[in-house]
Amino acid sequence: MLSPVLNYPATTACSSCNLAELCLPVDLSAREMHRLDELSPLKRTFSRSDYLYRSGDKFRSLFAIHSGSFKTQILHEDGREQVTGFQMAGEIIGLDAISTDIHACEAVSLEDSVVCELPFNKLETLSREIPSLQRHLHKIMSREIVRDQGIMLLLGSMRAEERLAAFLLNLSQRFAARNLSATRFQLRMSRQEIGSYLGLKLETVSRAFSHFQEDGIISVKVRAIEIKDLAALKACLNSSR
Amino acid sequence: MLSPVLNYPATTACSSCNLAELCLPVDLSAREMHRLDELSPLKRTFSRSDYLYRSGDKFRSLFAIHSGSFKTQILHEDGREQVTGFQMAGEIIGLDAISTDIHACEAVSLEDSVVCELPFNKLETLSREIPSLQRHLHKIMSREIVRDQGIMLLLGSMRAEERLAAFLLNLSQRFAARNLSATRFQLRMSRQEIGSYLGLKLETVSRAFSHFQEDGIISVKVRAIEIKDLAALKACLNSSR
DNA sequence: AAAGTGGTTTGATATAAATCAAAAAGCATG
DNA sequence: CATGCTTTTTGATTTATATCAAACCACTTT
Repeated sequence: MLSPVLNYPATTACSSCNLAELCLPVDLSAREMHRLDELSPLKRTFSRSDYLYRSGDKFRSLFAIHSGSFKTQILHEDGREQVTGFQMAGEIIGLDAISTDIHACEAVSLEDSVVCELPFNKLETLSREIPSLQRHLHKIMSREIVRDQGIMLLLGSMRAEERLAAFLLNLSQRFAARNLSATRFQLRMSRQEIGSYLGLKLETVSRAFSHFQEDGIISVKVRAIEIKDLAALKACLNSSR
Repeated sequence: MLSPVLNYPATTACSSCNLAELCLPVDLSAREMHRLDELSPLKRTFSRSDYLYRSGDKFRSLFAIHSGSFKTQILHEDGREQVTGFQMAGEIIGLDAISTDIHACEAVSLEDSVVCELPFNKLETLSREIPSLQRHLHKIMSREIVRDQGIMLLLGSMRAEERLAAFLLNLSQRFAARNLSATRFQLRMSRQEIGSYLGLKLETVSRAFSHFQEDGIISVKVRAIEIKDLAALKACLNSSR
């Protein structure tokens, strides 16, 4: 028998997807809420390692992650790939494609995931009519720019263990924001994927995990992480070279 | 006697700033062009090392660089700084601040520069009324995201000489797009600033320049660059480890 | 022209992370 | 539950880049 997720219809009208709260948390009047229905977002489901979109695909929609998680990565001619982010529920994905109408990177599901598809031309039309939606869209795009620049700081000026500390603290914060434990969580990505994201080789990532564990800062059982000393982890970040 | 630039009024109505062509190259009807006047952008002038804005400043406006160039950088608590970009004429700066209404990074002039100030609330209002302006604004923001992700690839997976080659090729393209020479130009930034941008120490940048020169790929006289073998420089990029 | 200053180049050495390699641990499959 | 396959860990060694240090150069000030 197929797994529940595989049985789940691949595409359904997104009635249960609370757009206003989850995907687009904007304060709206009842009338504006009603206008949002015009987006008529579709829900789509994905299994681990399914592609949400590929580099080169025509851009039509942004995607709001309803549940599960994804990685985005860009491919270099010579086969090198760089993971540019890990996205989880409530986050919007696909913003890079607006600039050229072609997806610049690819998005791959890290587990069973559900996504709301938001047709971008409808989103633009609506955001001309609903200023708070317009503002929200701008903020989402700007937040992505700030996030990327934070990663540039990480890649450009941090040593291996600082990078991993920053990565774990970022995950911790994002889990906490979803009312999940900030100190115990499962990684959904491999050492190799973490390494690509952090500009390190997978062995270096593994060693950094081991070192944090030796120091009693975290407990690692492969992908099960427990942060035992949040303060110490934060202190790693400020220990410049 | 003061230099012409210092004599120039610090702030004037931007009548000569052809917004439609330079800052916001959008196809507009005559009526829409007229609406754009509502932006009434102000021109401001800057000398080398003047701040356009600082980290923590309240966000009010985007800035279109009319002439000259800037660097943007983020500051880490412990004093480390990361140059996140070098911007030149025609480019828009300040997008990071939209997310929080506070500037996340700071922008510093690298030479005598002139900037058009574009009040963001007016820009939002107008872009609700002029779809092509709205689309243009979205593309500008998305382009910044793509650019940043390209730098993540550079920082995360390229060796020192590849990074410098990518940097020089990027500058070359941008000069060419401005009808300036793609092969002979003056760097406006120091080795230290290039190093910060590329995640390298200044000595490493200097050595990479020297090495390219030894190989006859470029000629370097401190900040005067001549690219002698564009193909060879491009080939560097594909020589992965 | 001399002196001072900040940026750049070059050399010698140290070091963090990559690479190579093998063992160990997880996880799915028959 | 034995088998194979993938991921992770750990160890030994290499290497690219950082660090430290000094000389050099361009530019400004006097």
